[in-house]
Amino acid sequence: MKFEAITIKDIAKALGLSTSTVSRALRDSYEISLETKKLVLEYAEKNNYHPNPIALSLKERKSRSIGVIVCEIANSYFSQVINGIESIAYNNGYNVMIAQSRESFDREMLNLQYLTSRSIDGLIISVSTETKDFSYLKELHSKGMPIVFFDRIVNEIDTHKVIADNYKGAYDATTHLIKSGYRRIAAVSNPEMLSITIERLAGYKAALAENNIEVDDSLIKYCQHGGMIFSEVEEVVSELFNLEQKPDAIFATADKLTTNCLRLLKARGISVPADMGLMGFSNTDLTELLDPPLSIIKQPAFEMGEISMALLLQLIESKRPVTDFETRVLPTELLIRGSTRKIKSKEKEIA
Amino acid sequence: MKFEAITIKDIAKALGLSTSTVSRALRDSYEISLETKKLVLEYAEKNNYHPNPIALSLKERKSRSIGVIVCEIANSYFSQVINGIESIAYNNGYNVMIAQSRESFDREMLNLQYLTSRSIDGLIISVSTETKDFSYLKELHSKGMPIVFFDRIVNEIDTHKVIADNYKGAYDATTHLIKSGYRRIAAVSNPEMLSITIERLAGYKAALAENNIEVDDSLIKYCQHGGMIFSEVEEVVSELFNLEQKPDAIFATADKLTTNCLRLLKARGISVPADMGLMGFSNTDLTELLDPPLSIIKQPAFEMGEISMALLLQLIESKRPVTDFETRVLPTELLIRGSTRKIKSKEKEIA
DNA sequence: TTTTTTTACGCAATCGTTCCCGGCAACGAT
DNA sequence: ATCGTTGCCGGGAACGATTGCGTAAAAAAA
Repeated sequence: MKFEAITIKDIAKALGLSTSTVSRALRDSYEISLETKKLVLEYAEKNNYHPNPIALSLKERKSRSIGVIVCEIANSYFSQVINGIESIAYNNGYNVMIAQSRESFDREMLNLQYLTSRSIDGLIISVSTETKDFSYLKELHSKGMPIVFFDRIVNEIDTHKVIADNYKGAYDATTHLIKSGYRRIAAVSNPEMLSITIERLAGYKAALAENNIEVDDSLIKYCQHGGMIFSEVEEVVSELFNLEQKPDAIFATADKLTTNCLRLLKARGISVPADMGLMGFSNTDLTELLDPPLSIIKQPAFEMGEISMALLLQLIESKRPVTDFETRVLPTELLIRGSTRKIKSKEKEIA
Repeated sequence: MKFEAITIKDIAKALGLSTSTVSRALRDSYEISLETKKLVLEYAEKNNYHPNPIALSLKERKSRSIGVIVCEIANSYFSQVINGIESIAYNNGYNVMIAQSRESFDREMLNLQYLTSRSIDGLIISVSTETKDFSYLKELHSKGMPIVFFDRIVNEIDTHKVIADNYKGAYDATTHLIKSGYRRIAAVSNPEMLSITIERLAGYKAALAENNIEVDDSLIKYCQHGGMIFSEVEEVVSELFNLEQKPDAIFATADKLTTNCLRLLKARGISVPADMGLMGFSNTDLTELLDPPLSIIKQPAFEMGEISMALLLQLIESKRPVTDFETRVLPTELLIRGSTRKIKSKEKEIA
């Protein structure tokens, strides 16, 4: 089975012209008479002619498609980012090829090789939690592949980057927890060396320090797969509960981490926010409907996607190699809801 | 900026061979001596040669990429389906190009034209809520484009289709509501002529009929954008509340519809399930954490994606035109949780 | 040795499009 | 009459890879 489309040759044959003339007529070249142009244009229109993008790609040595690699699309944050990317891409005639690493370095590499062998013109990527070896990305970058990092960025590669203000987001969240009366605040986070982990934990620690609360390393837990695997969250939560001095609140640094912590606390019969405060980074629009409604730090995901794509277009369409790179830092939003209302629960106790 | 890859010509030049010899050596042709093969293979390996897929596409007249059109990817059901599609596609060397219609007929048409002009080898689509004119799809299909419909299918086009057992899913849900003690069960659904609406409402009506409950058309509401626009759900819910005889339960036929109904009920201070039962189709894994935990009908989304892609591959790779089409109907899953426990709330009242 | 067969490779067309050249009218200027 | 211009168009190479066909040299058969 195949789907045959009309070509420039068909038009040429039908009209008794050469392919060059037809091509020029379609591109409205000054070398072609108005008469011929009209003839060709009308015939093309009538027969629904569209230039074959594959032939164009071969000729122009570019595919007008870009690759996007994220850990998974079934994640509100990433699907919102992708929406942002696509909105700009489509407006500029670019196609977006999406691939998922599922937090696996191997799958990320496979996707990377697949996409580059598919001749993408550029790449937007948020690396997987497993990725520690950036040599392939570096090689790609040094060979001239335009790359934009977002979310989980690679500091040692010099190119455009787009991130949320992770430091401030975490700082605000932790400060809010402290102001709400929590003192032993655990951090459930992504793997240690991930850029977002480093930035968010720095904000967390700064807020603690500012309030004269000592940082307790036993309260900081890392999930190797960013919460994608339920059991890893289960493990760190039970570690926290086995501590001699249990935490009175949890700050989770990623979407899946936040919701899975809630799932585990409920399973354990822990009352949130009375027995344990909970808040974290999240971009799902369901958090306010949860029991209890979750306090969250929200990232401007759609906008991050838009900016990433715009920056990538800059790289792709620049004539000369770009050397002046920027890192865009976008503000996060703090949404305070029921899961951190310790004060209120105290009032209840008093009443 | 550009990313230059090594070609067969480069290898030929470097080794003093012709391109045909190199090509044949790489494909392990019997016409090439072991010596030459080894030479070429080693050089190709060392220089990380990959055949240019664009050149291959041009030659073979196929792109080894397929198009997928859904209303939005930021929807658990569709992102799960896409995961299923991708898993099969990648295993077979196919690339997946994803486009979103956002429930707009115009955007769907644009995407369709874009994808087909990009020479996709096949198409998997769940039509938008707005789509009533299938002429373009029909034309595409008659021209030989392999198409598989899933979820929202088009009955008048004869090709492979993959759906959940919408009738039974809705029937089970409605029956469960009735057994839980609800009598005036409203249906908040997608636009009237959509395949899933027709099937699900049929199941709903059958369950009512079986329990000697008259179907009240004023209790059946349609949301033109499938709940993507919050205000449309707001409108139909307030219509339901303005009824002389208000419903005592809502059955929602889609993910966004279900969660937005809950959002609206909470905003109105309605207690679920005591004052109003609520359940619906949903594939998010957060429903059990909601307040109250939602009873849902879940579709085997990932599997639906896998099957859709497998069927599409059948169409694409078949030598002769396929005339024997099948419609796969997959079972749904009924998950009973707190949002439909009217009985329990009665007990409470008694207590 | 001559003829036939086999081995191992090159030439060139092809996919659809663009674009550099070159050419041929017609026309005005010299 | 000749030259230069302009307008209009066709030929053919190129992008990267595959493949049918042709063919030189080497090996085998006569």
